[in-house]
Amino acid sequence: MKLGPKEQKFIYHFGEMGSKWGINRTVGQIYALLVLNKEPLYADQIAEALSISRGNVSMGVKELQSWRLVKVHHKPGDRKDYYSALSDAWEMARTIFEERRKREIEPTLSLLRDILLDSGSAKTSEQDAYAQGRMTEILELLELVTQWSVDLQRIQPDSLRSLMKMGSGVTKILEFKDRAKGRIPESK
Amino acid sequence: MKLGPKEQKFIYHFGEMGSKWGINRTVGQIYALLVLNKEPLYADQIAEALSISRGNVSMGVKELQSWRLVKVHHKPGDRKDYYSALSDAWEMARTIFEERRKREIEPTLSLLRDILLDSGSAKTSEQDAYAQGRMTEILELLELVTQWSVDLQRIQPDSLRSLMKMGSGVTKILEFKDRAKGRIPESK
DNA sequence: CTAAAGTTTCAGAAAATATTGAAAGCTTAG
DNA sequence: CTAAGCTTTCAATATTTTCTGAAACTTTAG
Repeated sequence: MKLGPKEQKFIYHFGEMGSKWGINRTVGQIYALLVLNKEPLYADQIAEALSISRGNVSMGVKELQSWRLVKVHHKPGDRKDYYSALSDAWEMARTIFEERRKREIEPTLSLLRDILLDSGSAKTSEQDAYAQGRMTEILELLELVTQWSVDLQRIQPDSLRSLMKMGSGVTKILEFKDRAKGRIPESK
Repeated sequence: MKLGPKEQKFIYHFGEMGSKWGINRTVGQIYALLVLNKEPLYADQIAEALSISRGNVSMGVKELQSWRLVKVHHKPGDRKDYYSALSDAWEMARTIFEERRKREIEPTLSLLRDILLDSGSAKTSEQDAYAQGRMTEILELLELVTQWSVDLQRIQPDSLRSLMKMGSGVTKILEFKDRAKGRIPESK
């Protein structure tokens, strides 16, 4: 694994970002390395390229697999595990987006549902009522966002790309909807 | 600051989530506390409610201010700083989204632009070419996402809510667009 | 079955991060 | 101007997270 200066920079950067992204430095570096390599790599190559221990690679790869960002391959007549990253940027983004939703939003959603279930009790003070109001508001927003992101996942990358390119132009669709009040608009 | 069991739970949870969200436990707790309190709180109240040191509160609040999630108030004839959180869930979400984009995407964007600027050099191997291809692909995606998120920020919360409620129905707008262009209609 | 070639686990060491609390710094009423 | 009443800073300490490397484990060729 000989790395050019650009690859080095990219890998180093992903390491740095790792912490901000909630994964750790090593995991970020391993991922970057795999993204840049067309050919799958096996554990020792990764360890060598990044100067980290064999055990650390094992941990990191496991973590990346739990994110569904890295897959294992086998070559006939070879017992090693070869690892590679998803190779399409859209698929990468989609996967990261989905996993983050699961890890960052879902737990809060469950908690809020739980807390607000027995909303009959304990609203003794004005304060309590306010607090529960805020929690309810947050719960509703998170539910909406979750549903939306599930919906977005269904859209084909190509359509998504066009949609994004439209930018805030999409609001025009809302105008149609409002104007039509139930009937389907015909003219563009 | 007497906290009910629900408030406790919520605050504790935000502390836990803090690490996953790239802020720390204390900062998460302070934020949760402020979100739930209608009235702004001053540093000592926060320290007491959460059993943390005065200095820690200062750090945490500063961090939250840098996220634009917390504001300071002053009461006439009172020298204390009173802190409060944004009180609208949509505004909260918008702010968090925007700040995260700045912290998590922008740096990578800059780096990739930098790296790929002198794309004339050093594509010696097949590997190098592949690596740079991947970087370019990622750069393009990030640019698109960034632009899109800037566009979304411009949309009014009300419109955004309607838009999200439509879910994958928005793709219909693409059909309009395509048809208008004289392309093959995509109707189901 | 055994040895070779690999992977995973995990306890301890190292590194990074968060927290405290005392001291230094501001700000303003008087 | 200065002292009271706050806030901020920061060095030391505590806590948490990450990393290593050796041992345990797994798989398969022969």
